[in-house]
Amino acid sequence: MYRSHNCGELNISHKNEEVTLSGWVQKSRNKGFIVWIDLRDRYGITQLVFDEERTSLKILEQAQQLGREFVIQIHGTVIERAAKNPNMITGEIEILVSQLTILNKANIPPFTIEDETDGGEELRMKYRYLDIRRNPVKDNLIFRHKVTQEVRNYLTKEGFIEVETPYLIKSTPEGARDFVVPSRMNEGQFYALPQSPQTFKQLLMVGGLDKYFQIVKCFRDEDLRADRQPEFTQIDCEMSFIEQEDILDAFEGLTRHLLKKINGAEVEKFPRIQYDDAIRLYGNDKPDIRFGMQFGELNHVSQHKEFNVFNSAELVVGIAVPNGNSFSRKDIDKLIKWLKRPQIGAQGMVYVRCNEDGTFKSSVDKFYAHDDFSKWAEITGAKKGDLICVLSGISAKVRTQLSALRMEIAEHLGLRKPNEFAPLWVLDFPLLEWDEDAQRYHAMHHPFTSPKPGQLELLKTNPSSVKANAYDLVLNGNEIGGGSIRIHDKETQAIMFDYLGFTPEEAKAQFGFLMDAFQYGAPPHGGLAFGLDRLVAILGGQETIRDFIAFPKNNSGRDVMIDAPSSLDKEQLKELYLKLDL
RNA sequence: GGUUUGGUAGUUCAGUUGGUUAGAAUACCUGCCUGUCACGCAGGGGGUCGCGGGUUCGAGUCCCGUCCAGACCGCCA
Repeated sequence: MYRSHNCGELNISHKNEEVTLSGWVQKSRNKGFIVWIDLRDRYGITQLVFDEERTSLKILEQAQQLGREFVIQIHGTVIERAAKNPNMITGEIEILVSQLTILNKANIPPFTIEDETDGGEELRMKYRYLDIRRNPVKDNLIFRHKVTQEVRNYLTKEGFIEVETPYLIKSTPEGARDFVVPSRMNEGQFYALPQSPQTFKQLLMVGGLDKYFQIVKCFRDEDLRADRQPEFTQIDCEMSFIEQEDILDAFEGLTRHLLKKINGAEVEKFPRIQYDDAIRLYGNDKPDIRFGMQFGELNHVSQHKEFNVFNSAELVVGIAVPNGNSFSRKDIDKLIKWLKRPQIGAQGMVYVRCNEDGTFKSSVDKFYAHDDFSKWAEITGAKKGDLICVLSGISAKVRTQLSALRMEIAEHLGLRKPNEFAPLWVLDFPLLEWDEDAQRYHAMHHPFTSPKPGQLELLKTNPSSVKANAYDLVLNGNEIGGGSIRIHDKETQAIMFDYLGFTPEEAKAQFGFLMDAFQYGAPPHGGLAFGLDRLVAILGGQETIRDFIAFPKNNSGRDVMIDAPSSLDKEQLKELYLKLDL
C-alpha cells in the first residue's frame, strides 16, 4: 500500500495515528539536527519532520539528501506541531517519520514548482508535466473537468444522447483550411480532420436521434492566437422538431446551469440583440455588455460645419467614457497613439471633455460651439465628468476601431470584471458575407444555415440583406457559442450551394451524402456549438485558454514538449505515396 | 503573408553615449544552525551574451541577414 491518506487531509483529529503517505518533495528545510520536508501531492502539502532525538540517524541522513521533486513514501505518526502554521490546512500537524522509501529520484527541475513560478511560458510548455504539478494549472484542469461533468449532467437530464462522430472524414473547400491525413490503403487519397461534426450531427437528426450532443475535438489549420488552438474542443449539439426559440431556451438553460453550479451566479433571462444593432451600438458582433459606452452616431450634429475631417466621413461616431475627464492630456495622447498603430489603423481621435461646470473642452473647439457639444453629449449619453471620444471614416472600419477603443478603455478602467457574467444572445446574423479576395459571397455561419422565412427570394435581388436563422451566445465579450436552424430539404440546400458558387456537380461530390439524406425524411432541425476551452476560461475568470488545456500548442502550432510536427522518414512517405516538394 | 516586442548564468532579469575581469535575485553545491514553513548565516561553482556576417583599435551594446519565442492584423464557413 503506497498510502493510507493523501497529503491534504490530515489534521489534529488524526493525532497519534499511524499513516503512510506518498508524494513529491516540495521543499526541505534542513537545520542540521532537525529536517522538515514539505510532501506534496494533488491534494495538498503535509509537513514531515525528522530529528536527532526521535528519528534514527540513518533516516535523518537519508532525509537530508532528498532533493526537490524526489518521489518518496513515508510511514510515521501524526503529531501536533510545536509551532503551528495557520496558513496551511494541515498546519496544525506534522508526521514524525519512522520509515522512508525513495520511490524515484528527480533531476533539479528547470523552474520552481510553485504557484508563482519563475519559469517562462516556453519552458513551462516544454516541461508541461512539471507545470501541471503547480496548483494554478492543476486547479484549472480540475475546473475544466467539473465544467464538462456539469455539461454532461445537464444535457443528459434534458434527454440528449452523446454520440461520437468520426475524426477521419472528407476535406471540403468552404471555411477554414483542413488538416489532412494521407490514406495508405487508398493511394493518393486523403482524409480530413473535422472542423466540426456539422454534417454528421445533421445526419444523426435524419437518423431520428432527436437530441444529440458531443464533447468533441475539432481541427482548423489556420494561424493561431493566444486564445486559438489548432485543435480545440466543442460542446456540439443538435435537436430536431424545434424552432430557434427552443434552442435558445435549451442552451440558455445549460449556460445558466453552469453559471450557477460552477460560479454560484444567478443570471436573469439573457438579453437579446439583433446583429445589426450590435454592430451599430458596439461596432462588434460580440459586445461586452458588462459596461455601457454604447456608440452614438454623430453625423447629423457634426457635419456641415467647418471641420472637414468629419464632413468627408461616412460615419462620425463616439462613446462617452465614464469619468473620463480625469484622463490627463498624456493619457489621451497615449490612447490616440494606440489607435494609430497599424493594428487599429485610426487616423486620429477627437475628444471632448465634459467639465463639472457644464462647459466643454475639446480638441475641435475651433469648429464647434457649446450647443454642438451638448448634442454630442446627449447622443453618446455623456455626463459631467465624462470624456467623449469620437472617430470618423468609413463605417465598417470606424466601428471596428471604436469597438477596440471601447474595450481598451474598459480594460484600463477595470470595467471588465472577471467575476461578473453578462451573457447576450446575438440574433439574425446575415446569411452571406462578401468575400473581397474571391469576389463572391460565402456563408457567414456555414452553408447549411437556413435563411429567415420568406427571404430566400431576396437572394436574387439583394443577397447581403438576407438574414439567417443564426445566433451566437456571447459572454463577457467573447463568442462562446453559435448555431443556426439548418436547411432540411434538398431544394433549398441546392439553391444555397448555387449561390455560394458550387456547381451542381461540386455540390454533389462534396455534400451529396447530405442532400441524399434530406430526400429520406429529414426532420426540421437546428443546433449550436459551444467553444469549451474558451467557455471554461471565462467561467474560470481568465482570458487565456492555454492553461485550461493539458497539453496546448504554441503560436506556431507546435507542441514543444514532444516536438511535433516532425518529418517522416522515406519509408513512411513511400508507403503513403507521398513525395515532398520543398 | 504582414506589423511589433523580445532572445544575456539552471531560471527571471539588469547591463548607460560602444571601453577594464558581463552583474543582481533566485535555483544549485559545501559548511554552520533544535521549531522551520519565502527559514537564517558564511562560502562556492556556474556565461559560445540565440546563430552567421559586417563596421570599429575595441561590440552584449551599432548595421545586415537568419533562427526561435510572444502579442496583434490578415486568416479562423
